[in-house]
Amino acid sequence: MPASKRPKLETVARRAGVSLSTASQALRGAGRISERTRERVLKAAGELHYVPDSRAADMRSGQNREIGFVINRISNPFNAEVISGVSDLLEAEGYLVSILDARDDPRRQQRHLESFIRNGRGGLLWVPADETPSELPGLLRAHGTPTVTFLRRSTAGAFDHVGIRNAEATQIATDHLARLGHRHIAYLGGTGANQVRRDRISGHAAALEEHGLGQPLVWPCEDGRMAGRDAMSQLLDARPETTAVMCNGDMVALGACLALTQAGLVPGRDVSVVGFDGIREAAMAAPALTTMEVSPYELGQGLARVLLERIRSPGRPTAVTEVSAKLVVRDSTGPVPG
Amino acid sequence: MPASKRPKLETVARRAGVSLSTASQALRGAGRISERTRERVLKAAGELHYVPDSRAADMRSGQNREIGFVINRISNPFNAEVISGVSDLLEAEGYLVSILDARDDPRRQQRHLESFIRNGRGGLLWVPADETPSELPGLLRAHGTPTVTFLRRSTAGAFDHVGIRNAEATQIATDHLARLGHRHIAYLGGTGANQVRRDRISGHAAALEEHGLGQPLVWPCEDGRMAGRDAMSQLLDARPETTAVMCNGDMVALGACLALTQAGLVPGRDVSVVGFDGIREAAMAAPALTTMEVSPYELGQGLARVLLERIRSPGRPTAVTEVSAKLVVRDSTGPVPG
DNA sequence: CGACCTTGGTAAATCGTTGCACCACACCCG
DNA sequence: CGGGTGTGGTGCAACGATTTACCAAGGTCG
Repeated sequence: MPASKRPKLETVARRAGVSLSTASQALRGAGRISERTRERVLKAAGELHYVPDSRAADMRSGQNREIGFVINRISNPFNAEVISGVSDLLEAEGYLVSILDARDDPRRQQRHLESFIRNGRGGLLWVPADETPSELPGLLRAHGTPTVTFLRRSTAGAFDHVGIRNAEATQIATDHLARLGHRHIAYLGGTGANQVRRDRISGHAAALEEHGLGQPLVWPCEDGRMAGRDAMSQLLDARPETTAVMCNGDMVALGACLALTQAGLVPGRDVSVVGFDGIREAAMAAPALTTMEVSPYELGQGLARVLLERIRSPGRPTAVTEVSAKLVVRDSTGPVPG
Repeated sequence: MPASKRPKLETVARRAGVSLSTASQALRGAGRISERTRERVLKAAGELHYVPDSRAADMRSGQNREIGFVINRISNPFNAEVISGVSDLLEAEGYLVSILDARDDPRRQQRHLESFIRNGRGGLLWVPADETPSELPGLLRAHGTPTVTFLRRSTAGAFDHVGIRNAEATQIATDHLARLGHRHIAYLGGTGANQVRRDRISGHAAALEEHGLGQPLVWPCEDGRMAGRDAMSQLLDARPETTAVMCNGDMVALGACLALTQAGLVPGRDVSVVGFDGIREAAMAAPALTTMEVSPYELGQGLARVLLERIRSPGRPTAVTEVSAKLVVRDSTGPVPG
């Protein structure tokens, strides 16, 4: 079979001996078509492996059931769980989710968003990169694309937003540590000046202050287990008095536990570690991780629901949804030693 | 701004005071348009936030520079690294890669592929799910979609394929273990009867036989660190004589090392562990993992190159590219104890 | 029996681009 | 001055579907 050409509706119609419009209606179950001809059309379509070209269809009908998810990093397990939640809900509603990985690069993000607009997708979920050029939100709005930002906000008020109450969460977590008697608590993880991290650090600082523990000690590192491990072992060297760390994510926290274990220390006994995210592995690790759980899968479903509502009623004002993280105490935190 | 409608080429043309075709050509830099009008058109387009609708453009021109990557699981770090390689190369050529996560579910895969065809994407990279209905390849071929399968083959000869010499790799790895004196070697990881795993087990078996070590002991488990850990600790209980494991992937191997450590054993001294994939974390872990390295990033680039060639010359016969994995000896393997 | 409805189907306009044929104009040259 | 040759631009027919308005035939009913 030499590079066979794509079958089109016309071919199907001819084979079934009907007109184009009849074929179209028969395939979609719309209009008034008798059962007999409908079956004939379906049969013809099946034999030809016909699949409608939705570029043409969408263009005419103004519909598009494909959702783009522009995300900062797919390799992050938290994101992977969010994606699962998003996809499951949207697929159940007849949409399809395709993922565009910006890998935290503003240029890649720009390309992805533009291509997204070009292809006239039906809706957009977007984790804005840290340095997002300010014209992008305007571009999206000019095209009337149903858009929901996730985790990081872009221009305030421009889009619906689903995020986490970051300051509240780290405050609760840090308070938990302080109540256990810890007086030397560090903040581990994250880089740069993104909003999420700023909020988390400020919540952390607020709790420290409340307990009279002075200024926060912030120890930045990339996201990821190995980065967390390396940062933690540096921290142990530089600040041996530290007995607790609040981490910017579960992967960093798991890395921190690893560093402790390798240094012959026991997480939760010698040094307490709190994570953030609530990924599945956090519960299964040894020791099981105390973390600020946001239930990424459910969060993804919530995100998808917001997008669906935006698609269904494009007119209404944008809304901000913030979910609280829940402190789940497991084995990686305990009373201050000695 | 109430649900602003998308600006179209006609709007731009009118604003610049030129015809549709002039505007189109000016924007694309095609045809013969004077520099002066070109600039006027560009200016008008900018002011209107115009972005061409590539559904219409592609339909007319028969082009599409969007590539779909239907993958089994994005949460797998190996896959994430492959995706990076694929994207970097294709983006440099002006393509855009969108990822569809089938999560090893044949139904989801089916939906994704169909939607892929519907949207007339420019090319397809595909890791077929284990139980792929046999009509799918036919469907893809009937539509003349440039397709390259990855890792797992679908119907032989139907598409270009890029894969790994699995049997060779596990044979080399198992041979390495046998030469270190190990006589009780287990195969850890994978589930079901997919081709890749079968090949790996057969290579493993071949090496065992060569060294007179009898039949393979296969211990299945899901892919992932925690699954690997649990499987390994079960294996330690059930077959305490085991001194080496060949793993179906680096994540499983890292999990196995974890189980050993937790049992008070030292990977590479008490029990040797070999991974498969060569993900970045394998090199950074402690102990650093001995693995059959396939350089996922470069593999992704190779995969992308094959697709590009297929797109450029659709006529030529399909080809199978198989890359060899390289044994990288690190600290997780060592001579048999005692 | 003629008006009216219902059923099943068709022709034509339309979506937003691109590619092609063609045109108007100016210029140069034998 | 007629004819070739550029230059810059325009009009129109595609691309492959959907949607709308309309039509033909057959049945019903006052």
